This record gives sequence, structure tokens and C-alpha cells, in this order.
Amino acid sequence: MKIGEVAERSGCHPETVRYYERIGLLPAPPRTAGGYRDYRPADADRLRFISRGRELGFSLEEIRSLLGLAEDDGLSCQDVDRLARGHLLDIRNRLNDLQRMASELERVIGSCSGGERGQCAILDTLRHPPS
Amino acid sequence: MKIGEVAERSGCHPETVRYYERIGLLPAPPRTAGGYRDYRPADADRLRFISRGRELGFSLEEIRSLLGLAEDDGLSCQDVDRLARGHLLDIRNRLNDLQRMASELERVIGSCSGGERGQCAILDTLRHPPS
DNA sequence: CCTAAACCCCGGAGTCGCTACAGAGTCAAG
DNA sequence: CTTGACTCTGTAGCGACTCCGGGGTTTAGG
Repeated sequence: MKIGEVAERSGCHPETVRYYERIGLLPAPPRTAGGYRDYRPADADRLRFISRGRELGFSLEEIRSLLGLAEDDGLSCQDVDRLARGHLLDIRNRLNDLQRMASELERVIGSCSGGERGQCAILDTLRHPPS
Repeated sequence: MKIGEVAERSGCHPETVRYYERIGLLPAPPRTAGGYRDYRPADADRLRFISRGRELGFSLEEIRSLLGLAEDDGLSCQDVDRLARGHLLDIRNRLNDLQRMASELERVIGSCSGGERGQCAILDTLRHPPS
């Protein structure tokens, strides 16, 4: 199948598929007589694996590791687990940061919408941090 | 004051201060005889404004707008409010995304840690998305 | 058989917000 | 006078794409 089809099946943009090939995340497929990339179903599976990993917020390097771990049938489950747990911690940290941002913004916006004139509470907050 | 001091006062890295100058977010200050940038306190204030905006997750372009709005004393409060509310929506969306990632990861990790051998549930999830 | 549309190719540049050099110059303390 | 800390410029790198230009190929319809 051609790049458009594998892209559609996997949920990646065709340019992204070429990009993954360029950085070595997806093996370069054979070409047709006309020079088009010719993929097999396993490539679509691999791309779906990548795309799903991205949806879960894994970096491409993390996904590269996961793909490596998925290859060897040894006792890699612990490694996978460790990687996933580490990643979960990252996400929780980012959640905390965003949560703080959101509350702070809500507070600031709330204090502004009341006053119709005079000083702007949002700009004041930016000017004079409460920390 | 020199760049190191203004950086420390504002919480920005010196290289970041130069970067902000390069992209026109901070006006280029006069130079000393030796060619060093010579800042005044107002520059530190502006940098703190920027850095605080970054902490709240505003993009540099948004901050550029906020700085512009902070300049003219007209009826810009509504614009500021609109910008902040729009930004809050962005953050809430990102929060939702991260929240979904975290729950999904927790689920997947939970289902993995039980099994000591056989197939890895995490890899299986990546291989066979539940969607 | 011919043409137009849809697809594909490649290489390179742009995005955002820094950060990290390299290689040079300046300044203050001891 | 020397050492070390700071500063200067310009450039390149990061991650994960995305878009562009200028071509080539395939396919469906007339």
C-alpha cells in the first residue's frame, strides 16, 4: 500500500510517516517501479503503535525504547513498566503545573471582570507578582 | 545594571534576556564603554512581567500583546480579559488531554504490574488500541 | 489517446522558547 | 599582573512535526 493509505490506517499524516522514516523510527519500505513507498500491513501496525504512544504522551525516544522492548521476548516487562511509570510521573507534574496556572488565571480573571474602569487587575498581577 | 543582575532580579537566564531583545520583546538598552548592556530598573520590571506571564503559560506572542495593551491607558481591559480567558480555555483543554493520558496510563500500568510473565499488558495496549 | 486531478517524490526551511556552544573581549579583586 | 567571573557575537541544536516549491506518477473520465 502507498503512503496515503498507511497514513490513514494509522492516523498519522503522510509527512509524519516520512519523518518517522527519516529519524529511523519506521524502516524504509521498498519502492514501486515509479519510486513510491510500498508498505505492508505490519508497517501500519507499527505506525499505530507509535501514534498510540504519542496519544499517551510518550516522546518519540520513549517510543523507540518501547518498540525495542517489544521486539525481544525476554523479561522486558519490568523495563516497560518502569518506563511507563516514569512517564506517568512526568505527566502528573505537568498536570500540577497546569492546574496551578489555571487556578491562578481564574483568580486573576475573576478579580478583573468586576471593575469596569481604573486599573486592570490582570495587568497589575503581571506587574506585581504575589510571590 | 548589567545583564547578570537584571537576569537575577527578573528570574530570567541572561541568554534568555538577550533572546527577548533579539525578538523585540525587550528594547535594546544602551551600552557601556566596554560594550556591555546597561539596564535600568524598568527593564527588570518588564522582564518580571514577561517571566510572570510565562509562569502563567502565556506564549511570548500573547505576552507581546499584553505588553502592548499595558502601554496604552485606553479601554484595553476588555482585550486583556478576552486574551486571558482564551488562554484559560487553552489550558483547560491541555488539562483534559493530560488527565485522559494519566488515567489511561494508570489503567494500563495497573493491569501490567499483576502479571509476572507472559504478554506485557502495556505493550498489548499499544499494539491493540481500545478505541 | 489525452488530459486533469489526485497522489507521490525530495530537500530544505519554519515553528516555539529557549539553551549551548566557541572564541573573543572586559572588568574587579587579590 | 594574573586570575577568574562576567560579558559579547553569531550560530546551531532541541522535539515533533508542518509546510513549501518544483517536480514526477498514476488513475479516472471524456
